Amino acid sequence: MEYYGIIAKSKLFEGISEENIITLLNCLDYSIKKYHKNQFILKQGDFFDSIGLILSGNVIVTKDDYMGNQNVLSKFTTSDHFAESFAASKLALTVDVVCSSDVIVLFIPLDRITTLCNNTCSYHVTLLHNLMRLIASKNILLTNKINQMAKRTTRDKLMAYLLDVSTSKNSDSFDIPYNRQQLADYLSVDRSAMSNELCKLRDEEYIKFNKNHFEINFKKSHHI
Amino acid sequence: MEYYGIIAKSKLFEGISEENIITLLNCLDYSIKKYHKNQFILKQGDFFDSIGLILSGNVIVTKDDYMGNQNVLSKFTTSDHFAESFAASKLALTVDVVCSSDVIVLFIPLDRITTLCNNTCSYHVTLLHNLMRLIASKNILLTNKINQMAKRTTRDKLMAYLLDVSTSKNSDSFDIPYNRQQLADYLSVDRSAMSNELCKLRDEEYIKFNKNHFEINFKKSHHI
DNA sequence: AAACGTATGTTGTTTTTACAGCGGGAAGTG
DNA sequence: CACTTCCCGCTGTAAAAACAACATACGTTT
Repeated sequence: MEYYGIIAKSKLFEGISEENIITLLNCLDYSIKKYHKNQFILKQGDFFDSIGLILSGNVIVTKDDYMGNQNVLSKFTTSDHFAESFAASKLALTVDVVCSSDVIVLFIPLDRITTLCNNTCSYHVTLLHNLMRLIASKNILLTNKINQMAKRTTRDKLMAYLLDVSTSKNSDSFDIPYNRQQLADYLSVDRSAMSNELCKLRDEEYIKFNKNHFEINFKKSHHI
Repeated sequence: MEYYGIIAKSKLFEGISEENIITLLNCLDYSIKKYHKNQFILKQGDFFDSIGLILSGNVIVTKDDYMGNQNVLSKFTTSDHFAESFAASKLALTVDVVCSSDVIVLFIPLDRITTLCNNTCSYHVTLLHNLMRLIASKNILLTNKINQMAKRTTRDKLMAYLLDVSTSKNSDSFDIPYNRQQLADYLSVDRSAMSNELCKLRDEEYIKFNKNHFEINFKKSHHI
C-alpha cells in the first residue's frame, strides 16, 4: 500500500501517525476498489455499511429531482471520506455517488470502527472519536444552515448567516469563506438579488463589507 | 433512582433492558440536576461535554435572531435527549436550552460512552451504537431537508419533499406525518400559499391528495 | 340544533425574488 | 499595452411568495 500518506491526511485519521495507521488498518478489515470515470460507486436505495475514503480521484454526490435533472450536492477528492452517515445510520442512501474521474477507494466497515478490538490497538479509540466528532460537527453545521435558510427573506438569511459567523469567530469583524456567488449558492438565493440586498444593508448601516470581509453592527441590543 | 423506566424508553438506551441499564449506569459517571421553569440549562457559547436525558419536564431549544427575537427551534420532553451533537463535536453551543417547566435532567459525559470500560459491561457497546446511529440518522434527515428547502419555489420544495417521502416509503401512495401548517413550517413557507400550490399541482395532475394522504404521479421518466 | 374550534382552501393586494442583461473594476495573460 | 476573464453591483421586468382576510367543511360541545 502506497497510500498511507493520503490516509494520514484524512480527517478520519487525524492525530494518528503513518506508522500507527499501518498497525490500525490490520484491525479494520478494509478493502480497496477501483472504479472508472462515470461509474456509480453507490446508488440511491442502497444499504451500505462501510465508510469510503478516496485514495485517488474525484467523486460527486448527486440526486435526481422530479423532472429527472441530476443535481450535484457535493464533491469529494483525494483524502476525503463519504457515506459515513449512511453506514452509521443504517438508512438507505438517498443520493448517488458517482466517479467524476478514475477513482480508487478504501472501504472500512463501520462496525470495525465502533466495535473496539481485543488487542485495543491504541489508536483505534482515536479513530472512533474522530468519526463521531466529524459526524456530530456536520450535524451542527447542517442545523445552523437550516436555521439560516429557513428565514423567509434574503435579508434575514444574510443576517442569520453573518450573525452565526460572527458568533463562531467571536468578533464583529470577520472574513467569510465565500465569494458572492458561493454565498448565494449556500443560502440558495439569486446572486444579484443578494448582492443588492447586501448593499441595502450597508446603506442602512447594519453592516460594512469589502470583498469577503464583513463587519456587523446590529448584535442584539437594537431593541430594548 | 425511580427513573429506570423513563431511561429505558429513550432512544439512546433502546434495546437495553432496565436491569442492564442499572448496571450500565454505574459505568457512566452520570449526574442528575434539577431546574426551575424558565431556567437556562445551556447557553449559546457554552462548551458542554455531556448528553442530557430528560427525566421529567419539558425544555425548548431557542436561538435569538438579529432583531433580538427568540426563535424556538425544537422542543423536548421526558425520555428525549439533547446536546449530544455539541458534546460529540466539541463545538460551542449555537443555541440556548431553556426549561419550559420544572425539569430534571440526567447528564452522561460523552467520553464515558465512547471510551469503553475495562469490564466491558455487555450493553455499553449497544449504547455507543445507538448514539452513533442517532447522530448519523439526524444527519441524513437534515441533509434531506436542506435539499428540499434549497429549491427556489414552493412548488419545487413540495415536489422534492413528496418525492423523498415516496422514496423512503417505497411507494407512490403514502401518508405524511404533517398537517398543512406543520408541512409549511417544515418547508419554511407560508401555509396558504403552499395550500394554493398543492391544489395547482393536483389540478395539473402531478399529485392527488386527501388530508395527509398523498399520491404522486411524476416519478422521473417524465422526460425521456 | 346551535355554537364553536380547527383545518383547509380561495382570493386579492403588496412585497420580495428571480431572471436577464449590462457596466465597471480588478487581476491575470499574451 | 491590449485583451480576456472573473467578480460584483445595478436596473427593470416578470414571476412568485407573503400576507391578510374570508369561505367552507367537519367535528365536537353545549
